[in-house]
Amino acid sequence: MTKAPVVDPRRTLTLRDVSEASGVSEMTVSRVLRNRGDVSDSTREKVLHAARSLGYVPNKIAGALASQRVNLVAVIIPSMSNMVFPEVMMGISDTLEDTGLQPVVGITNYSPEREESVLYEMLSWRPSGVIIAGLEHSPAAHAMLESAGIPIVEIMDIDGTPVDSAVGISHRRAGRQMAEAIIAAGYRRIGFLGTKMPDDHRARKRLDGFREGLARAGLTLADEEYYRGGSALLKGREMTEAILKRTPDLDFLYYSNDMIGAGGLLYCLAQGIDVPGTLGLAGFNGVELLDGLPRKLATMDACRREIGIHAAEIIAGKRPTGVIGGEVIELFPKLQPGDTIRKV
Amino acid sequence: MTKAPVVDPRRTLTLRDVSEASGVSEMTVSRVLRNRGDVSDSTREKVLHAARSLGYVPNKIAGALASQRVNLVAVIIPSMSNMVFPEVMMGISDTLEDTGLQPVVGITNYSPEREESVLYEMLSWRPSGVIIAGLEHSPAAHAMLESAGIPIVEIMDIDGTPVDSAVGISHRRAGRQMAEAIIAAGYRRIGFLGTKMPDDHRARKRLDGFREGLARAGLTLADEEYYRGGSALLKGREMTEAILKRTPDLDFLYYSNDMIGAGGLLYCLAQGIDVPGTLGLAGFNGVELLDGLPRKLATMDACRREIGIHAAEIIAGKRPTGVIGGEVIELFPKLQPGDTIRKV
DNA sequence: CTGAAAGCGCTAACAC
DNA sequence: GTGTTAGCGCTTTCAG
Repeated sequence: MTKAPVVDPRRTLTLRDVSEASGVSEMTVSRVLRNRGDVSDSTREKVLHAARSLGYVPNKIAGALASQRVNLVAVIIPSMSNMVFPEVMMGISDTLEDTGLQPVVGITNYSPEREESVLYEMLSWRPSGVIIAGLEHSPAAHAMLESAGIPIVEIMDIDGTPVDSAVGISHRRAGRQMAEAIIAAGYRRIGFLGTKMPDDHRARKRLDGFREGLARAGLTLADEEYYRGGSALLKGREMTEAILKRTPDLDFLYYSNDMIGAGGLLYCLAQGIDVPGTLGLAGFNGVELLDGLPRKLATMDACRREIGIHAAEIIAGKRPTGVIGGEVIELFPKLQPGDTIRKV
Repeated sequence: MTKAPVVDPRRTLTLRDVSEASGVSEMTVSRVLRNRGDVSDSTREKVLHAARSLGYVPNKIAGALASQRVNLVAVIIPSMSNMVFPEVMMGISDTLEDTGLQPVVGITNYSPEREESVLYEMLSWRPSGVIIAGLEHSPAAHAMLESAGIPIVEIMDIDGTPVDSAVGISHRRAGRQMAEAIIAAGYRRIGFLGTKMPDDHRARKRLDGFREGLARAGLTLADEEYYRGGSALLKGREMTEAILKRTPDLDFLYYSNDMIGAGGLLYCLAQGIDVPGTLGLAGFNGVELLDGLPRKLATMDACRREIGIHAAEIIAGKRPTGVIGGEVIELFPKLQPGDTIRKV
């Protein structure tokens, strides 16, 4: 017959349990477990042995309350499903890895209301910093960010005024550059295919910039096609078919993201359309997926990983700037012409 | 000249600040903010007004410590990059949405050591439950799960013994079923293409089951090809080329996931190979991406969303079972023959 | 309906 | 090196 454990197995263990089991004061146990201060090797051994054999897991809630320190970084992004944010996340977690900080992710689904509530929820855990996508927030969200008293990094976009720091690219300029490249390659009848998402400000800014680039050459969009939801690759096929049926004389299709662009490319190839001769194509993002396509779609790299890295560095205080806030890091996406824009 | 704010703007607000600003006791403020107990409308108004105008955000750390209640659910998964887990996540968050519970995600990169440390880290925040991918864990992780004293749901796989509850499919059987379907369609020279990941136990079990299915018909794998890292779509192309060069008489390729399968399909189509006549193809997962391909890859739906939903229901206590633990929910993936297996 | 007192489990700050 | 004391900001419990 085995003896019943000394502590109720349902109750989670506390420092006191470890303290009693090891005959060392709670304070010293705490020191050992956090590798703080000087503790003799013999005491350390006793404590570690007791903690391990009991299966003690420290209570960070209590620790955080007492120390006013939380090793969490709130990361608030619109979506996880489109390949772009997972890469930002990689950059963030790799950078945070050896700082003791931990990213905690919240998803907004491009909804300002969700963003507001996710932000509120995360701030209530008093994180060490916030990394949040975009510069556009509801007034309440903006107020929360301003008064949070912790480093805030708004990522992806720098066309606007950040609350604190910002890391990203100019989507407006990216759109303009793509327009210029397309025009330089001799295309004139240009169509746009994108998402119908009023709250995707970055896609909107790219389109604005694109239109601006066209306008400078005296051009306007010859046709437009929008979608929402569903498999992006499939939507790309369908939209491409639709826009080409409606406006057969288009000589270029600019897609708001690579996934629908890839769908369009597959459609065009299947139709035997001469790409990039008769019809040029371009997307946006530089997603890895494109590498596996039969032909390389023209695109612009959105510097996703770099954005994550820089944002995390700001939060971790790794960047040289002594002062809190105010840092804006602009990254410059490279145009990757691929095989779907005519060489000039 | 504006008057300085009463409280130090750097310090975060506390209940006391709201209490003083509204002339209501901390306790009643707390009641109002949590919608607990009866509070008169007039008091409620005063409190809400004060809280809002100050921009008070409650401190959940203190709240959790005092109430011994945390509205967090730890979700521990191997990866976010392959489309399968994001869908599980959707199922989880949709289900948790109206329960007041919040998922917090940890990524292990298929590393048992990472899993152990992520689990430790998450348990130290005393979540209300744990949803964790797979049934295989290090001894230490297993011990932590067993003694956590909260509901644990192991997801994706049911070929094994769960610590507490489990929701998933039998990957072994899924592999066997695919083998049977392939054999029934008349294919005999079968190759396998997959990832070289010793810690992807589900992929291994599928392959085991697949081999078993072949063995029952007196067959063995005619060739195998493995990869790790990189763009799955591209790897699919490359591996397919490699295996067909090496063993040209293969009449079927079984891929361990849809993404490399899609790459293989694109390769075969580009080569003008007769699919499914000369060569049949199949993947695994049922990813949405496949809808956009020129031809539909045969696959099996892994019930990702359903798994997330059921797991979350168990944690939220929404399932009928009164007793804690012990529930195992098996889901049954449907074989989707698509256009890449000969009709019999 | 409202308030006062007593902790939740840990750590900062200080003694020894 | 190690122990003691006093909270962290909230909620539980119990009085009014």
